[in-house]
Amino acid sequence: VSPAKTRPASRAVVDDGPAEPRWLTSAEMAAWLPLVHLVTLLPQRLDRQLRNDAGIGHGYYQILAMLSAAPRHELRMSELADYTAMSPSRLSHAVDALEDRGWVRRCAGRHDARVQLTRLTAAGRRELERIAPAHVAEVRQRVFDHLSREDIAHLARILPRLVDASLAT
Amino acid sequence: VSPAKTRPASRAVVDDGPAEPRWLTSAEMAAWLPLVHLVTLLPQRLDRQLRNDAGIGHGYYQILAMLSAAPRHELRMSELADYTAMSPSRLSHAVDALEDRGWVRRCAGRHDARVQLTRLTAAGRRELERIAPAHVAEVRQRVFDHLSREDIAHLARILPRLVDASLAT
DNA sequence: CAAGATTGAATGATCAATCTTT
DNA sequence: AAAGATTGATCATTCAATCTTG
Repeated sequence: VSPAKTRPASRAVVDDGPAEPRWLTSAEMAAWLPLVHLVTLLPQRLDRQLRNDAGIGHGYYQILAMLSAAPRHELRMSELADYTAMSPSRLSHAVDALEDRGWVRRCAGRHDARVQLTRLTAAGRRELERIAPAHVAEVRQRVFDHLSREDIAHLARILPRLVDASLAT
Repeated sequence: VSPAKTRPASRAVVDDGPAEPRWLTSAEMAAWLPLVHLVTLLPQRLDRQLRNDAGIGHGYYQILAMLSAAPRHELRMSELADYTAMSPSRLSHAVDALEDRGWVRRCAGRHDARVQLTRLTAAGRRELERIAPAHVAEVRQRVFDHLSREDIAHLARILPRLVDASLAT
């Protein structure tokens, strides 16, 4: 994360400039490096399996899954964006693509004309049921097969805090 | 991750088909959902800060940082791909872009004509030193400010295992 | 033929600007 | 003016194919 230093950042006695940044400690690096690799590799692997099996990436899968779990199989765009951690723009493009495939359909909100509802179609539901088993198997093989119950509990305690922190702005 | 079920997947007594997949338990879901959000949001946030400050994403930053830490400030493409968890193709494109900016330069390997070395230029080094403080501050604010020493130790123990698991194939 | 690396085409994501409704 | 959502342009990433050297 930090550039290799040329010489110790010795400063004049009177120092108005910015303080030397607090670089990561070696204990922090021991968590940071694998975390960076994980956030790079895991989405890649999930995408690849789904793309081979279903022709869609993990983001698109999440949309189908969230709709499937929702009452009436429909959600507002803003809710979907929240649940999938996607930006409004990304979600809008993604729903376009899923609509082209016939797996979701947009319809206008009933109370507020600004909101758009996205509903899972019957074909979308069938597609999800078709591809879900292979996906959950992949998730098991990539992630949970390598974690003890304690590990899982640790992650369930730690990760939500990081998400809330990363979510800020 | 799983589709909402219509009816219990009751099967005939004689069952040749694939077994009902082992869906995630609620304890697993409590780790999985924030993990998915984290791998979506964290790269996004890191990218945004770096892009605003330096005009490059986090992947490009990693290349500069890895080169800066290497002996002679140079690495083979395959090593760089390993250290940054990038595919050879992605790395090649990224090095193109960094070369255009004048921050790295390619040169042929000395022993094996197949290998390409990428070296950090003086301008690249200066740029890295310029942008590193703001980046490390971002990493602290987004991640480490929210973790106890114990949390960090847990992650340093758990995450490498997940990376090795995700890295397989 | 395998290893190391690159290329171009196609897809996906991001940003800024925009539109409509409240 | 703010909330909800979309659009189009630009850039990044992926995949498959390719090229060169060992």
